[in-house]
Amino acid sequence: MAQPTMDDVARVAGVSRALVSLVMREASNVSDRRRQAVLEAAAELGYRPNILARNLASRRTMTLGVMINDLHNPFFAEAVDGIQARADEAGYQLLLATERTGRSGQTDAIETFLRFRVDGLILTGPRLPTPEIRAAADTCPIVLLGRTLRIPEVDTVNTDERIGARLAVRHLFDLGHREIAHIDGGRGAGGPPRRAGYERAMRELGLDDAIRIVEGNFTEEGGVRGADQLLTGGTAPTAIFAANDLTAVGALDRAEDLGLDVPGDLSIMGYDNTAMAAMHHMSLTTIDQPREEMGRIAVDLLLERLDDDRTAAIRHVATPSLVTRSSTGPPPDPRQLQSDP
Amino acid sequence: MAQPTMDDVARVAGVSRALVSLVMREASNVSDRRRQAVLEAAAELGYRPNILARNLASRRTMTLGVMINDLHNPFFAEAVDGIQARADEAGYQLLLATERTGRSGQTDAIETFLRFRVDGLILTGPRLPTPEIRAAADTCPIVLLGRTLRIPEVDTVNTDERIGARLAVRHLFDLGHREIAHIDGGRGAGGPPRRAGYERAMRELGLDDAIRIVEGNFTEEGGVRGADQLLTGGTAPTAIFAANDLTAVGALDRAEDLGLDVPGDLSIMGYDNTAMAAMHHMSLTTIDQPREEMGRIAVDLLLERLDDDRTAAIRHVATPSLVTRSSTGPPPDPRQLQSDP
DNA sequence: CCAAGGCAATAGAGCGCTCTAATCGATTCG
DNA sequence: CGAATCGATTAGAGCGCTCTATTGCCTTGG
Repeated sequence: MAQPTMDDVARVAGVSRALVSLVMREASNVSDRRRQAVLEAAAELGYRPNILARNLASRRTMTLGVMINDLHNPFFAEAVDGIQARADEAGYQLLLATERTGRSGQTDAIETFLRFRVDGLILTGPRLPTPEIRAAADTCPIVLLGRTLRIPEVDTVNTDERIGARLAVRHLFDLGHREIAHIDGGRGAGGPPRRAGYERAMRELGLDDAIRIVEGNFTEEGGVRGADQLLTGGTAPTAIFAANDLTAVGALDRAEDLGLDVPGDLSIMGYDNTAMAAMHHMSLTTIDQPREEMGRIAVDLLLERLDDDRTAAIRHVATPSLVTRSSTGPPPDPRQLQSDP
Repeated sequence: MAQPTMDDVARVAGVSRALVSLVMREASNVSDRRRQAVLEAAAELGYRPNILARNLASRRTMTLGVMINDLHNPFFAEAVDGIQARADEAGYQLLLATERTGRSGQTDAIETFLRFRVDGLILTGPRLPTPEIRAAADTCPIVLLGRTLRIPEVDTVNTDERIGARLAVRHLFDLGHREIAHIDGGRGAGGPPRRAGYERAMRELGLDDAIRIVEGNFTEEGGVRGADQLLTGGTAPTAIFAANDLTAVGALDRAEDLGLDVPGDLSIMGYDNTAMAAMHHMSLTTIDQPREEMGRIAVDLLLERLDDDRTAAIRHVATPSLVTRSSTGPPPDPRQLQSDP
């Protein structure tokens, strides 16, 4: 199991270790003859460069750390797709970890990454406290994806959640809805701005009095509870704007259990345009975020700090868009609405 | 940005580098006085061990490579949860990658892992050719999860897919179904054994003549097509056993589009018990695999090879179980069935 | 014909850590 | 009281690579 080293290759090829190193790094000024000799020797021995040694010596790891908030949330999986693609192109490796990696509590994920001397860090929707992020930021460049943070040391990539929320409200308004309620995302990343966007959009439309928010938590169960609250007590809204797709699915469940037809009796909107929303069986109207693109941009921002040594923070804000499916439609006939008290 | 090294800490603490090393590795025979001095110096300087140097010197990385077949498939996410948990306990780090990591085509994921000198490798549901896996296996221990491979160098962790398939068929049989069709998984990992299990179970029940298989591919779309084939041409089955949950969802869609009530007119079963199946709105009867446990076991197998230097291959086969939800029920009244010619 | 220049190849000093063997006091014991 | 013992500490040789400076060698031009 003892693996061959560069010295072994050098010996077999009859050259110096330095020359082998040059060949491995694909340096330009090596004669074809020697290069061949080295490559053949390497192949013969089954030589495999030791990345650790290389990184130690070069003080560059060509590796980016990616912290995934939640492996189960398709939003992150798709953002990682973009990160992966761009990192590949740029010749960077990825180290993935979930927020709870590392020996339970002792060493958190960020610390682990820094010990590995990653060249840069992408944190997707991290729940981490600001001081911790700031502390890490003076060791290596950091990009936040899906969370805002106004400190100069880190770049951020987001969509404008308020615009997204407004798109949702407008869509429902245009269909004729006036009683539009919101099941929010609590304090989770994206929750507050989506809620704020909802409120603002309602006011813009003169629907101040119809503003109605119940608490959610970005889970299906939260959607079930929120919908229950909205639909069983007093006057029910004609449309529900949920903070994310999962919440919308929960609301959908509850609505159907209550015998309501969606979108006949009630329109429901999600947010994120996850694969789930696209499933024919769900067919959720929702707000799309260009996740892959956001992932790519996050890598680009890192590379700019790394290669072009930019130091000013950049806040990239992508534009969300409406995806219309079949969970929304015109509100029911007003007569039916009133006949319920 | 120049990070402090062990020598810096040693200087500040007034001890040798070797002693700092001992403290960092939590060695036992260091006096409390010195230990304190070292820890204080380290804290003061903001010292952070360089894992690369450590790994290089110790020839152990305490890192396991995990190749994830598909980041979007919840099955793998949950298996990784188990792997993560167990690795944490054992003090191992995880390096995750998807099968298509690495500079496009040049260096595949496995090679990358080996260059990083991971101590062990877990491949979840890999589509990789056998020779490649075998080649990697003589460099470091390998465990396959969710795929069988009968070569002595690698351990495997699976569920007995045939038993799982039989559970599904029996469940439907017990409900009264006789016309039970199968939408298979093609050549994807798990596809063939599930199909074989279906066939065998049908025979055991004397339903040889009712065996009916259409092709699928583990996707929703495959489910839609498969269901279409089964439900629109000639005599329709009363129950469909789909190769996985996604396929089942597709079948569900198609069935509902055709105006069939599930489970009133048609029962549908999935496989995997993904979070999707559990969603209230879907509520799919399905076969559960203990994914987290499988993940933990995979790590254990690796550790046995690493620490107890076991060399004989182990094939762990977990037991699948039936999860009954509301997509299955008794077949419709026979009279209705016949009235369709 | 010789100095200057250019290119290919190499020597050798690290990178920051681990780990074996050696050292050094302080005890213990015959 | 000197030898043996033992725990705490240290010296120093790597781990496998990169990278700067340097060495040769060959071409070129004056």
